[in-house]
Amino acid sequence: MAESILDSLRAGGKKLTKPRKAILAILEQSSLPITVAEIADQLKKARAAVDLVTVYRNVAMLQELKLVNPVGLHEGQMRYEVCHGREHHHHIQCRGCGQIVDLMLCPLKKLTELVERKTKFAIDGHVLEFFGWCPQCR
Amino acid sequence: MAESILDSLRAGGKKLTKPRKAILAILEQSSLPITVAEIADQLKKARAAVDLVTVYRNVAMLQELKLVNPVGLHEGQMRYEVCHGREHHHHIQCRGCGQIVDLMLCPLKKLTELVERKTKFAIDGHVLEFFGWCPQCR
DNA sequence: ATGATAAATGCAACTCACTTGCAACTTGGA
DNA sequence: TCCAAGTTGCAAGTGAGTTGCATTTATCAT
Repeated sequence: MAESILDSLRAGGKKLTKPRKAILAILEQSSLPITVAEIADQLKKARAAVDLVTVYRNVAMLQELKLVNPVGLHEGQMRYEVCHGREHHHHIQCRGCGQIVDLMLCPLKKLTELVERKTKFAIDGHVLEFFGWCPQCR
Repeated sequence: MAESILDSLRAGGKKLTKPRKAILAILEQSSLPITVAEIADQLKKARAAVDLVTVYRNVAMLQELKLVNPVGLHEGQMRYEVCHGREHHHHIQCRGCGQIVDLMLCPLKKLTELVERKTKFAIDGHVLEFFGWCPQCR
């Protein structure tokens, strides 16, 4: 069975503090990318007093370990989602209500190879997001 | 012949002020997306004293008129490029030196239709950027 | 041309996401 | 149980982008 996130943290020499576990729990419960402020809100509701700074630092650390993925929808703040153990995918966001929907697909493998041949870059990442109007808002 | 940017501005009831024309000239000279700070730098070099705020406001206005396109590469600031009269395309950025290269292609037409069928969204935009290492940095 | 008017500019002050410095506190291993 | 390394919270800072307002400028009708 695959290594859990907690195992990955231990392997990275990270400590499993109470705030850190609470932050991780919220990220793992969320099926859609969430913001640092949303994480902090949920922590407050769960009676776990964790400073905003601590959320920022943990999210940055989880990103470095490639356990969470940043998702930038140009809303003025970043979102984050667990990628460890989940399928690589993309999103669509409604310009009206802001709702985000997962697209369980990534059509970019062949295109990435094409771009690598054309540009001689070694590609190791990409961003693909769609925007539009959901059935309720259009 | 196609309507020029200046014509579009006039049609939108916008005035052609000296600062505005200077900002537009810089955007049109740039073949790659540039930041507001870079525009202001170039204005200063060209001896055109234009306030940063004015650049921000003009870029926002040009965006509303769909004459320039925002390009967010998650560098902590936005970039902008003229889209009026230019082919829709995407970019690749080097994680080492930050250099940006235009990719003169967009492979998303069919995919957009597929996503519309799947999600029932009316899609009117997308973001696609590649990241990796250029030949010099890798 | 000229004067009215609506839009645009510049300045200063502000907002807000995110970062940094530092002292105090946990965690996990010896 | 003790200690070192890692982590946290608080306060203060950074920097992109925005807003309010008085002044200036382009445009249009006369």
